[in-house]
Amino acid sequence: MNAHESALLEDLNDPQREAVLHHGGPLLVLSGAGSGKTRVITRRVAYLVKVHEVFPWRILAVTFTNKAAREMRERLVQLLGRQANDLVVSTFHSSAAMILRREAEHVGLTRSFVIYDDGDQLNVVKRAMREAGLEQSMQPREILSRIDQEKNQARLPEDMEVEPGDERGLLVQRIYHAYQERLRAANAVDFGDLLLLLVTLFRKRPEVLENYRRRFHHVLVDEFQDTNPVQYALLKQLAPPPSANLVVVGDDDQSIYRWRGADVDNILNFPREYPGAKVVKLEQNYRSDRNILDAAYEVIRKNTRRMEKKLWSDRPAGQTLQLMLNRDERMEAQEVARQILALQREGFIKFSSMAVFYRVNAQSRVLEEALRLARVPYTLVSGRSFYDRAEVRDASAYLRLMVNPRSDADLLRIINTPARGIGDTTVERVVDHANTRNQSLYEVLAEPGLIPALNTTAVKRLRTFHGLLESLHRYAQGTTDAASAVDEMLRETKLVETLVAEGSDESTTRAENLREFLGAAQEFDLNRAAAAVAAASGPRVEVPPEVDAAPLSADTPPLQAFLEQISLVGDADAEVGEGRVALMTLHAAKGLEFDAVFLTGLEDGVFPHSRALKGEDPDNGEEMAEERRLCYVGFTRARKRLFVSLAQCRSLFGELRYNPPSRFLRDVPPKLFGISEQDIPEPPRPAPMAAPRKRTWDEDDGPRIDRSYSQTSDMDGVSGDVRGMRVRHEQFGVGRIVAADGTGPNAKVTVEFGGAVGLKRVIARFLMPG
DNA sequence: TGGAGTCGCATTTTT
DNA sequence: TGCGACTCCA
Repeated sequence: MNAHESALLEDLNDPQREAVLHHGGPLLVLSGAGSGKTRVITRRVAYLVKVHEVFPWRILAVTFTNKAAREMRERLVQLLGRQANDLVVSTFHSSAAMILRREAEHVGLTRSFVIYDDGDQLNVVKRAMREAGLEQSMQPREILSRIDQEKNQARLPEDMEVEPGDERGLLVQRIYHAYQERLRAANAVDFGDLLLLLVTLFRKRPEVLENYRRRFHHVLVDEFQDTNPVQYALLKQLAPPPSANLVVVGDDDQSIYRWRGADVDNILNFPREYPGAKVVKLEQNYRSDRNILDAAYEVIRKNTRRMEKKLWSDRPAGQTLQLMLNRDERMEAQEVARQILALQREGFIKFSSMAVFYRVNAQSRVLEEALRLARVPYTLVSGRSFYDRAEVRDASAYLRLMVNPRSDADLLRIINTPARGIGDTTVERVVDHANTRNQSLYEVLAEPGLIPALNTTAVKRLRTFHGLLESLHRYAQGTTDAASAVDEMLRETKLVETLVAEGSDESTTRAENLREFLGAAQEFDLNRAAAAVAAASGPRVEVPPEVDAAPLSADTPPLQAFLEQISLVGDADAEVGEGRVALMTLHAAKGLEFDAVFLTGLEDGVFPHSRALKGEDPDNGEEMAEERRLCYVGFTRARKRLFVSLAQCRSLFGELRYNPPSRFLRDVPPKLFGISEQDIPEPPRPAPMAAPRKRTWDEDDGPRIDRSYSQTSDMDGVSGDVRGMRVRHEQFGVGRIVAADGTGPNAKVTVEFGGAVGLKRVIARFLMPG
């Protein structure tokens, strides 16, 4: 064993080492939460390069998020130094984009194609619908999501499986078709296309695929449980069964993106798709105290279709989980804030090592308010932000038009931004004209005089606008860096100028954002230059003549590359704020870890989400299984302390609801909460009137927290001021209390039920909280 | 052209 | 309840 080798195998446990040393052929690494999978992937890559002397450009490592790709790359740079430059480490989407750009002409695009985001997609759908005269038929949003799903399943319009009588399906198919045509005409693709077009190309042109197979001898995939069918198809093309060197790493228990097309079966069936694949389980957890792991296991083991594995740990049992019972969501939020302060004061846990999770974003508001009130510093971790702002998107639209003037969606976005007197009617006429002539808007605008029914002012304004685009386009072709293009664009379009002139606080901020946008371009150029230097100074290895080993991004011009970064990478560093508690959805929490975690809203209907509760057999449904996995993900983020909280009643979407405690709580043995069966804390009473009816309770194995809760909460009667409260009557439906006469269960209550029912006087005990 | 008013809708959102 | 999309008017 030489020095490299032993250094790379150092401090790995047996299965980790086995995965790193794996000789070749398919390998599935089932890596439980906190079991060191990134370490395994990076060490394996380094081992291939250093010990087996595999050329780095032969290795393709794909992840789902940019963050994961960045982290992986950083660790590989530490392990491999300069050699890491030749590796391809990127997300599915960016590697596909890079390959697609190289092969653009095969799929009816040019190299300057642009990538449409969600908003652009929706506009294209709307346009396609309007044109087909189908505006009223279905919600554009729904159509778009159906199109996305089809793309996730690797299906083009003609591949859609539509039942003969399925009107809506046929409609989707028709619009999907028109939508694709529009994208191609605009020299644009959407996220789904990046993968789908590539898979289709590889299918149709095996010789193109062959080039990439010859090059990439090793493919590694992180978070494999989240792959959707197109992604898997692509992997199978690049690293075909049965014997390719494909290493997939993932955890079926953490598959939480089914609704985005991810398919757990990909990981569950992997050994069947790649017969003879080696399977390594990483079950030693280095993150969480044992009580936390045990609780997580009790929740996840209820799922039937999973690969059995149980995390274990050398770590101490640690403290028990803490259950927080609250009257309502405000109290929940206050308690979370209080506990956070207590932990910080006494527990030596920093704010930055704490996090609050919730199932739906709507829960965050109350939490934020309470934290603000308690002066707890926090950051809300949410998706993209900077590049989503209207002004930044306007600027990006101009940039995209600079490289690709045919991009109609972008043109429509900025045709009157800043205001240049081109109104809706004019735009409509331009669009109609373009449609009849089957040309792009930009082409049509070259001769605005030909557009029917336009007055001379409109023609003049359109001409000026076209001139602006033309000169920007010309500029972009001559430029060698992103920043100068942005600078030129901002100057010519007067975007900043107009905002400054407006003079309001808001417009000033927006102008600032545009300057920041320029800053981002400058930074991009610097990074790119540095990367080029690093690449050039790296050791040039021999490359067999039949292999194209150039970096995938080699011939993406700078402005393109910058745009690609904006579309695919989004906000460069939306890192969790220093010294702040992190607030996020459970989905956003995947891949992170904290000393203390607060998991809120553990109520049936909130978490698990009410959608998963519907259906004939909710307990066995795939949706419920996914909620369960989400819970597992939430639990396993915690290193030392896990607080689990619920509220007896909660107003969500302006409606007061009494939800029973989450079924997931029942799965956790009481002792892990430090509850001794007899010693159940009495939850605070809900305010103001509904003293919940005590349920008679059959002994079962769950913690008896439910015992002090009502499941359906018939109201015991009237106490205090109940006016305005929402109630439900079996016969009359939902209404609001107008007045009450007396107290207790027999009090007479006047309720406004609305609609035909109107005012009714009913006895309190026939009402339920509504 | 944009600002106020209205309506309808409301998991999760890696790219 | 609170937001965003859309409409209508000055």
